[in-house]
Amino acid sequence: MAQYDWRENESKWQSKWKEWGIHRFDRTSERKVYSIDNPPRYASGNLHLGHAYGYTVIDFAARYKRLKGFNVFYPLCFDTNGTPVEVRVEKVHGVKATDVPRQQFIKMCAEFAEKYIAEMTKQFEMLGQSMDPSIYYQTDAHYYRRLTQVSFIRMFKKGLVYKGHFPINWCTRCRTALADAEVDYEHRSTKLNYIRFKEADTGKDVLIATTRPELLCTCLLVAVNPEDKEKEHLVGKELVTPVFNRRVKVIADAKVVPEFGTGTLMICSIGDKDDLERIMKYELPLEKGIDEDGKMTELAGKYAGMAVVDARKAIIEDMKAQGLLVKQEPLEQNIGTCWRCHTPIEFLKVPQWFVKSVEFKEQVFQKIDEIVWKPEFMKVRIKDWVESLAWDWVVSRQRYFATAIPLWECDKCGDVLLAEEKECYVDPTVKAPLKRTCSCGGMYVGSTDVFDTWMDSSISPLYNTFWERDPEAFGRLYPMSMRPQSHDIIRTWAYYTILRSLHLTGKKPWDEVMIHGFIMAPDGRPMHTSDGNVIDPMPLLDKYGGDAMRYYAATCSLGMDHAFKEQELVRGNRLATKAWNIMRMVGSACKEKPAKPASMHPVDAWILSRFGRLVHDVEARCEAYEFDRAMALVQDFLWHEFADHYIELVKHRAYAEKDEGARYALYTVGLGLLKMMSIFMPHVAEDAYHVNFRQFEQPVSIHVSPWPEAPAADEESERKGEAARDIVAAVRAWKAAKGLSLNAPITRVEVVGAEAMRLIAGSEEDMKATLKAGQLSVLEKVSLNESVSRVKPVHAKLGPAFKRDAKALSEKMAALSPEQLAGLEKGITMTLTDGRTIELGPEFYEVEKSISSERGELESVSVAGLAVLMYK
RNA sequence: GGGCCCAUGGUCUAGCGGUUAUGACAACGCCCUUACACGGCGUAGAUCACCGGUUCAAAUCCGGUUGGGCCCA
Repeated sequence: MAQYDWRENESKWQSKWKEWGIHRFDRTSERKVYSIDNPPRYASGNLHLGHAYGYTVIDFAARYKRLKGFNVFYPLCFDTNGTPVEVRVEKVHGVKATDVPRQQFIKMCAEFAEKYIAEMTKQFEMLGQSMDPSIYYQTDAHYYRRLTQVSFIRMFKKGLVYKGHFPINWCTRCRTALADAEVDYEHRSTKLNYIRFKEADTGKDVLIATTRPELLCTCLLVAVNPEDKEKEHLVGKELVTPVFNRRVKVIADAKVVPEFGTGTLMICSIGDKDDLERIMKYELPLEKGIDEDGKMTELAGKYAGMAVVDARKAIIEDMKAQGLLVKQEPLEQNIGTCWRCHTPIEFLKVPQWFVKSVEFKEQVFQKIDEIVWKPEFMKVRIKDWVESLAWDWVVSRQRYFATAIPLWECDKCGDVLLAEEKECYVDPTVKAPLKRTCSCGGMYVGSTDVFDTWMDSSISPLYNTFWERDPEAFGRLYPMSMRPQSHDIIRTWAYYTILRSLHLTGKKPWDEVMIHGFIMAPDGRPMHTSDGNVIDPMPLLDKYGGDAMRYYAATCSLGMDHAFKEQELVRGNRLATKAWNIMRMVGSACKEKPAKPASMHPVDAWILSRFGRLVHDVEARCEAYEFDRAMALVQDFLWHEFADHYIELVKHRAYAEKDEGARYALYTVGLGLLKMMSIFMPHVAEDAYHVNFRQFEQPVSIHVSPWPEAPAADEESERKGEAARDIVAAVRAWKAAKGLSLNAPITRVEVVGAEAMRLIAGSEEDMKATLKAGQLSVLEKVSLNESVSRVKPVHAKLGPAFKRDAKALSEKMAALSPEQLAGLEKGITMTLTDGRTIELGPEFYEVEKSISSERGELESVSVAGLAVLMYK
């Protein structure tokens, strides 16, 4: 018995596709282009479930558009720049970035990334990805980094770049900036020190509790909770700090916890992120009390030059001696530390490069409005984010494996010497500047800063459309059709790309954005390595295959987060097998391509008409990127309407010489369904295509075939087909309930009803053969006992007509006596509790009838307004 | 603390103003209909998170509460 074997087939078709190059973008073609600004996959390691899902949804769009005849641009691409690779390299090689020469470390990072790219490309293939390697890029290549630098130079010359000061996470031991992701949080025991401040006007003591008395030298404010009755008199007053005698204001701030310490908080520049928030809010100066080596600055007076910890000890001793320290309490706290050396993180202000963004909010809003967001509510998110922007984009980092900032600075006056565009890509730490000396006599020194990796990734649509390389292609391809991404990076990737495009081209980067959610652990919680609930997709791919994994992705609605469900992979496997078998039946019936016959049986016309509607519905869902709905429609139609009902009805004549109608419908609907399925399950679709259809079809692969044509709707045939379908299904269910096998013969079936003749005409043979009925009679009336068994109110009619009384009427209807039910055909008079009588026409209810007999061998069911009588 | 999203049988999910509230997986029962037992038919299982409002009518609209998610502070 033939069975679909995904294990054998998936790898076979993957290599065929590669060999045929069927996913290639054609740069010279006249066909309309659909371009995808694919997220370059980060090259730090293995695929996780979120990637498998995200890229699969993007692939649905690519495959759908290919079937629709577009010249699809869907690049294979990788992002390599940035801290995660550096971190992995340090771990793998057991070194620190600062231990090895700069260029050597960069080389180690590049080699590391390269090693993973081959592996990750293989993983994409296993998922049935149709990314195009002929338009490949990776973000650390000189051809890519060159554009990042050119774009920076352009912005710089437009006055969109400036140098300013910004606080960053800093490890004083490693002497490096740290990304938030590199900050670990650890429990530490420390002391909470109660220190005497004085009111400036009265000289009265005010106690303040702090764990960091060394920061008194940069104390800027004191805060109390606005609800704190005991301390509200302080708000607005000035205090004098101990030791340094600075005058600082007292403010009210809801974030101060009255019960903690003394309920009075000192705000320094800069102890932590909360301090930073208030410094921005009250526009206070950013004083630097600690330097890059973790030593106190001259602001600390006699403590200048001391390490932070030593300064803390010294100032505590001094305050003790002077009676300024009232008491100390032990305190457990969570502090940020360097992930490598566990030195507590300092928040330092360091000169940084900025790209102007705050002043462009309005123009960014305009671009956001020009773009179609799917789902639409994501537009609200990005707008809220842009609205909330408080400062410009810091684009410099004190790192290694990233795009170098293409400039040199004078070591005396700080004058900036920008690289020439023709020099790029240039690493100014290696290459000498075109001009050695500044007019002030100082020397130009290459910048050791590198770009934030978003500087690279936010020009992806410019890279993809040949910006600054091919003006003709750029004019034709930009803006791109669609940007797919996940919702966590709306504030970064989506926003920065829109900003950069505005700065560099004045246009929107894409027509549409498709935003997908996250895959959660099966319990609905996020997957975290530290929680031990991360699911590796590779064993799942190995167990169920790529199509099953893709099927899972097709069950997830766009924009939402989804708890992972292995059961959907089980279902995916079953669907693949089911589809393959259905197509095998079609293939075995169609030994040549059937022509459209002049006339068809009603059920043939029915399935074609229904298929036509399906094509339109699936199209509408795919256009809206609602691939979950599209997949559900295809699956439902294929499995039930087509297989369970239509194929069962025509099996008996599908192989017959003379019957062309069934074969035409089987072939047309079968191939059409397979094409729609190929978006979601490309391997099994390709295999079934080659086994059953390829010999009659031109396209070398189902993935380069045209989208199915939708047959015109035919309502009369649909009614007839549905009647046949429902009657057959009812009799088969009846047989099953009787414990009879489904091909057990039945002597006679009678279909009774006013419309029976019309609805059944032409389907008699299909029904008789499918039911294994000896005789099939169609009657208008039957002489047996017929009675109304049930009456169902039509709420949609009753409500608007009778408003307040509608509920009472439908309740009365449920309580009608058998005698009253008997007269229902023509309408009924109802009496309400308040004595009013209401005439109800037959349009206000639906009647279900049953037929009973004194003879045991007859049973009946009611289907679609018809009664079906069965004689064993 | 702020913005956005979510809350439906054991689990996951469809529906988003009048439905006997979809379907899947799991469970149970019956049936090997020569495309498929990775199948078919059926049974059981849901006061649609909670509180209030709008409406003749609310799972569906509005407000609030609780719990969860993403991002930000």
